[in-house]
Amino acid sequence: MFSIGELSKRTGVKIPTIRYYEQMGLIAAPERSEGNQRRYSKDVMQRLSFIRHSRELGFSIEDIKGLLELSQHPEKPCHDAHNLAAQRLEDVQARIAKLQRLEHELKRISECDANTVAHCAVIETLADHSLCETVH
Amino acid sequence: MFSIGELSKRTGVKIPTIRYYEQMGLIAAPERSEGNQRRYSKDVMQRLSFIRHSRELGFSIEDIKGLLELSQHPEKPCHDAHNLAAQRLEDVQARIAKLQRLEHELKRISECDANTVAHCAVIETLADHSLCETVH
DNA sequence: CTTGAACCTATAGTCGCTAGAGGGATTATA
DNA sequence: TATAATCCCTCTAGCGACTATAGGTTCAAG
Repeated sequence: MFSIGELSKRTGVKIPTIRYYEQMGLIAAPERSEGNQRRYSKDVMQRLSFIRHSRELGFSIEDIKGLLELSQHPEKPCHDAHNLAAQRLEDVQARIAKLQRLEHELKRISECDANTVAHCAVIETLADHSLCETVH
Repeated sequence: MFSIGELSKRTGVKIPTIRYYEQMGLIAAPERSEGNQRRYSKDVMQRLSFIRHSRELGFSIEDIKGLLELSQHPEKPCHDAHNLAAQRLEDVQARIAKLQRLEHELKRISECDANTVAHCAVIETLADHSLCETVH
């Protein structure tokens, strides 16, 4: 049995975030001490790690609810989990592609060596989209 | 002189977003028709394009305020613009690196070919961070 | 028993919009 | 000129995933 502070330290999830997850129904409301403070048992740590990891991978709170639900029923087929993962993968790949275009453009414009704004590529490029080398 | 709807169509910035930018001080409050509707002249289009483009590159509203301010003063040195761009570049590169690690992991776990949750790599990997091949 | 750290709830703020309600203005057609 | 369709107005609230603050209570160490 440990306090929310300890749980936070052990999982790396901030205290208000833990309470938020409880509110969102991702973790069950734990027992309380006589003075109404939350007291957790170890099993919540696994669940919190699952949640944290999923968030890092970009799954939404709603996605995670579904994944947690699934993980509670090992006999169920796991298409849903796969679909979610595959969808996230697509998202991630699209974001990478977009960011790489931005990287390219930012690199180009930050190489400008003008001294005043009048001839600065940063400003010029932002002002005139037609100067972009890529489409976005 | 054109209406907010026309401005929206021409710049691709949605109507409420235009009003929001006005509220945030990115664009000046325009003239009004007799019936209190906004009437824009062409010059705001450039400014809106600048804003839109900057947003696409990931600059914050506050950043853009600074950049617009700069662009209004061509005689000023442009270090600030460069710094902002360089910082954005770093951000973007960090995000790319992180996303690529996620991509790797998602690819791996979505290749799972189990039929039930009991042996599903998606669920397992999310549950047990130690299975990750990458650190995050 | 005291003190200071940790905890509680509830509410508001963050960012960059977006949606909705409840109305008024403009424009095209009859 | 009347009317209908479309556009526009302001104001307020909502989104997601937290984060911060205020004002109070409880816990654990000395």
